[in-house]
Amino acid sequence: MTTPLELARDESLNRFRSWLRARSLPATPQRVAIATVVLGADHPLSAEEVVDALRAKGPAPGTATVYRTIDVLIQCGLVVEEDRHEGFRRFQPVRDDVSTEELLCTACGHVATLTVDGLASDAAAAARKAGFVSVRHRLVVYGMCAACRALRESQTNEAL
Amino acid sequence: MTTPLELARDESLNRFRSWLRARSLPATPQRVAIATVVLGADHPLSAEEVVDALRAKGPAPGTATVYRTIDVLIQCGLVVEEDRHEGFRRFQPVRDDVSTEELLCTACGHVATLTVDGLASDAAAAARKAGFVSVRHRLVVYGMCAACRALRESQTNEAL
DNA sequence: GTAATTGCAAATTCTTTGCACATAT
DNA sequence: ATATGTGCAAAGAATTTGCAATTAC
Repeated sequence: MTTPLELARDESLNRFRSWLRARSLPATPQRVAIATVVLGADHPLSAEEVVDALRAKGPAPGTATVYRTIDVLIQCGLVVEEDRHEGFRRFQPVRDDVSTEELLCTACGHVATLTVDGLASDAAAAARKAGFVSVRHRLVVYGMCAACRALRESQTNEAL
Repeated sequence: MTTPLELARDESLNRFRSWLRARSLPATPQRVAIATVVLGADHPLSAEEVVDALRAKGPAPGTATVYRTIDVLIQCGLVVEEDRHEGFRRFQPVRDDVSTEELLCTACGHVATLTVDGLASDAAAAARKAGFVSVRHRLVVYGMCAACRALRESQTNEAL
């Protein structure tokens, strides 16, 4: 069986190969292995997670090679960085459907998902005006969650 | 004269002092100096930039103290982190008006500003449904700019 | 055959931490 | 007075880089 995720991954993988070929760059086994993991992930992976996933299947490329290959994937537009303030970066495959919209409580760091209706098309329209073709977006709304607001009030009537 | 920026900074500074006082934490000169720089900035500063700004005015607190104070400012909700993939973090004062909306070309890294009409209020409404009070938002739309699309076509008809 | 990549370990860079001393409340 | 903060230097962690050996084209 072939899942939709695998289909998307394989299409991206083909694009990657083509991109390399067009530049006469070698499609080494390491590159293909790394790309397979990163492009087939259902959530943004850290470099370490990529290495671990590779190790689970036998001899794996080194960390340096993982970083170098991810750089290539970013350059060819198949991957984007994502930062969750964890002290390291995550790398997410670019697919049309992987936009994220989230709420972040600035007091406690809690993250909740959010849906702003029509944002994808509004953003795409605005991007088009600037000559861009948009693929996905990431929205973070900063604020304060209900729990932290309650806490704030119970503590002092003077503080923030 | 007092600029609007200075007014906003001073209001934030007062909130900071109150927040500290409410917790019986000392408002040391270092904390006040650091907060003055960070809260009065018109763009997100890196830790190093904060130190440099302080040094320009005489003896300055050390880097460790800058990081520690920024942590406090984040905890009290007056500052948020921002990541521009530069290899270090930036810190931005939280004001109602400092939302950002931008376009990022995944091929060349070029950043352009964008405006999605009504996003602030749409986001606020969606946040409210989740029990949040939103303060600001950050939208990044990933895509490919006109120049990179042209380049792509001229290179190969096979590549990405 | 040749230009590009890999692997390893050392180097870099940002950020955090430990601890003796100083200080705000 | 005492809890808390500060400075300094050392530690930590993620990422990058140099270079000899290897490999895809």
